Amino acid sequence: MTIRVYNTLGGKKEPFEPIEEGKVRMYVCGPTVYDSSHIGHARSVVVFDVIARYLRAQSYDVTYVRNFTDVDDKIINRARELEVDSKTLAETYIDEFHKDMDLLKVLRADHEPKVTEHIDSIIKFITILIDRGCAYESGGDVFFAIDRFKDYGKLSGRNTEEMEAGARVGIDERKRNPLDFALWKAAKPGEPSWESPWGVGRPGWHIECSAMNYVFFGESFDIHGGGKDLIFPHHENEIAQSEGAFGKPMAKYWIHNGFVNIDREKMSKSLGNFLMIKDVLKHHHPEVIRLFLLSNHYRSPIDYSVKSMEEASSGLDKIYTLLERIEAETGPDTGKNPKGDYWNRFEDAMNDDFNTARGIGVIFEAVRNANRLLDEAGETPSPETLETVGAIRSDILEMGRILGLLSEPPAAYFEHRKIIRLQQTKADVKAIEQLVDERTAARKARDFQKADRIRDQLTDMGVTLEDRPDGVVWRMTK
RNA sequence: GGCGGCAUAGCCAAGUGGUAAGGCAGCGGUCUGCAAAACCGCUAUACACCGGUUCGAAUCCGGUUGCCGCCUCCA
Repeated sequence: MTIRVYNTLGGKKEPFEPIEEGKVRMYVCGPTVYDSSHIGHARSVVVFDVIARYLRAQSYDVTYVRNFTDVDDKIINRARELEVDSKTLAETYIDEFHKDMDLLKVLRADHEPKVTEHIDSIIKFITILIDRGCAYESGGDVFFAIDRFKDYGKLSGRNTEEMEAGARVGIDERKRNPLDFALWKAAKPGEPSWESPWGVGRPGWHIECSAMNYVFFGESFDIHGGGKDLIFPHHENEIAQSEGAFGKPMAKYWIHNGFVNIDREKMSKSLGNFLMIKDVLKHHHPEVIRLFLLSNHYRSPIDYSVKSMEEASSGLDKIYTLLERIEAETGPDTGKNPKGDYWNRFEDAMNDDFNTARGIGVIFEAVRNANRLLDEAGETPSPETLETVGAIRSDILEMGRILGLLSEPPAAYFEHRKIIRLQQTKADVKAIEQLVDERTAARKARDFQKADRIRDQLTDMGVTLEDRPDGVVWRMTK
């Protein structure tokens, strides 16, 4: 079964066949580190994390590179505002990015190059472009000459004549064509800068990716990813640079993820509704965030709201509740079960352009089926039932591994979730446990009125009770 | 203005021409002292609208309407 991937270049799904059999070279545009990472960064990073995990599970030898843009106007401006140097600022946010993404259980990329570590490669790359007549120096700046790359616009489906006619393009006298873009910018006083054949300066934005993926992958590689907004101009310009330099296709598959909206609105500076990962993590278990982000197809927009997060939370609880139930019967998963039918259906979903939404549907079906088998089995399930249920659990966990979900033992998950809720509501654990004990005593004495009164009180405190055969369990209500 | 995307039940959402996965919410039932959890049942008989292709379309084609994104170094 082959994987089919939607390729932005060409605009349709294609069979996935890496350039070199069995190997996948994947480059994803990482953040410009001038501020905390927001939920939109999380989506991009989680989506490509899942793609990398899945390709590895399909026995591909994946090399995953994700860069940090650590020199840029925004970083310089922000550093100036905060009166720190831009290197310090960038490093602060790189550390924060790692912290956020580690909490979100994102696996580290194999290489995380920074622009400032690859200035030499960038200068060499620009030199190649100048030598090939694709770029020109103008007063200490170097620009890419759009007219020298006839395929310009092939990724985003734009044509240059219409764009030149567009009112949005500003006139810059140093440029031969208004659409030409900067490869190298002459330094202004106080800015970070490096020596170059064109004087002191710093790289433009687009060139870093072309140069760095050349360093790791050479002239062509398999997957280039990023947010949809990067299609134009960023990725269009990367293609112009890399293909202009080498005359070979840059990346075979271009994959772009959709945006996260907040209450149906785009995150924007003017609305001031940027939602930072660290803030979402205060309210939600990391896997709730992942489940939410993966519950829509990666190319569709997804809407963040209190309600959608609560739904994701309910869903995750449901899965962990089953895992806990099975564990109580059979102990933890042995990891020895072969992959079953649910896994196969999950693979079908993932093979269809990484359709995690469909894959999650398979998980829920598996959960329902396992619950049903256990319900039907009654008090003492037969060994056969337990074996079947155990096999279903193995599939569920296997699917979870691809999505970066269900990685905690159920008890730890519920504890983790409880802690997050308690921090939010500032509820007093001791008080809760005391009330729970009082209610248990009342129930034992068959004083149900008192027991129910206490339970109502706990409900008001955001606590849900479950009276199980083996004792009372309390949880924080979503 | 140019390019692109989307429109599926109360809400979210998958759907690769053959009569609609899954989740959340709701209602009824089983279980329970009562609940909770779980399960079962019910909730789309015009898949935005209008045409067309086809034996057959949510799925393909054309058009209409409505939303949205990119074209501003925003994932």
